[in-house]
Amino acid sequence: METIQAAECLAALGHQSRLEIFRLLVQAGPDGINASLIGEALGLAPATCSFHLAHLTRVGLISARQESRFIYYSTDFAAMDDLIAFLTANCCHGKACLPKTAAVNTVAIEPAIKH
Amino acid sequence: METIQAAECLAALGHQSRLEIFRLLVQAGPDGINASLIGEALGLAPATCSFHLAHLTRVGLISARQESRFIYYSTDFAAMDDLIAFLTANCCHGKACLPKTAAVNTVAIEPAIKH
DNA sequence: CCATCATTTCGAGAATACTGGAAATATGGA
DNA sequence: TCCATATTTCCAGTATTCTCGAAATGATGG
Repeated sequence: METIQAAECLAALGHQSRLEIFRLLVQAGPDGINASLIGEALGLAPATCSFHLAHLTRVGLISARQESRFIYYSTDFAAMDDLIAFLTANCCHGKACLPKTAAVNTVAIEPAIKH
Repeated sequence: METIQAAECLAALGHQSRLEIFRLLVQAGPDGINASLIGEALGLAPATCSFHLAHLTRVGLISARQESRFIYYSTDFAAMDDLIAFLTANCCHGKACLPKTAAVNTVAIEPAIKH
């Protein structure tokens, strides 16, 4: 991953609403959730929510899938892996200086919204 | 680490110049390098460089240490660990979905600038 | 103290990002 | 076809961020 691309992803996540959207989508899992539910869950106006979803989509961190009348958004886990790998490799001295990260367990996260 | 704090760190790194500064400081190691050298290495005007260094300092990703007439900046590795741990825990399903990150080796990075 | 150099602060202009109402588009069901 | 609903696009106002010259501050050695 290039530096410019990494900076764009980081900037995309560097906004509270977008970071919350992203976390919500992680919790939702691969099926994702639709735009209305996201906006409702986070208290965002439809236009604002759409704006942030477009931003996250543009940098490749999430993707959209149309199903019936709804558009389901879900995280692109590979993109997140790329980003975290970039940070680990370039913004650190490798895994050796990440004790807290190493302590993170692989846990099943409960979905915040049933759908 | 709180969501707001994480968003601030991500936003700080989400700017090309600041991300480059951060990477340079990672390469420089714990001793750090002074402001002039950073600006010179990245082609930033002193005032601009100072602005970005202040931003990174404010969110806690780097710290400053005065030595003689110079101010040496260096990365706060613990802060970066916190951030990557946050991303791994909250923006992912834990380490299990990070194959590329797992493949990152712990390597000795050559300093970009001798000092 | 004084001259010098490193760095920051100030200030202002330019660019970019954020927000949300209103209108447009798209989809599916009656 | 027509209506209801989901979502986006358009638009404009507001706010924030970025950049950097110039001036101010701080540190040092003489």
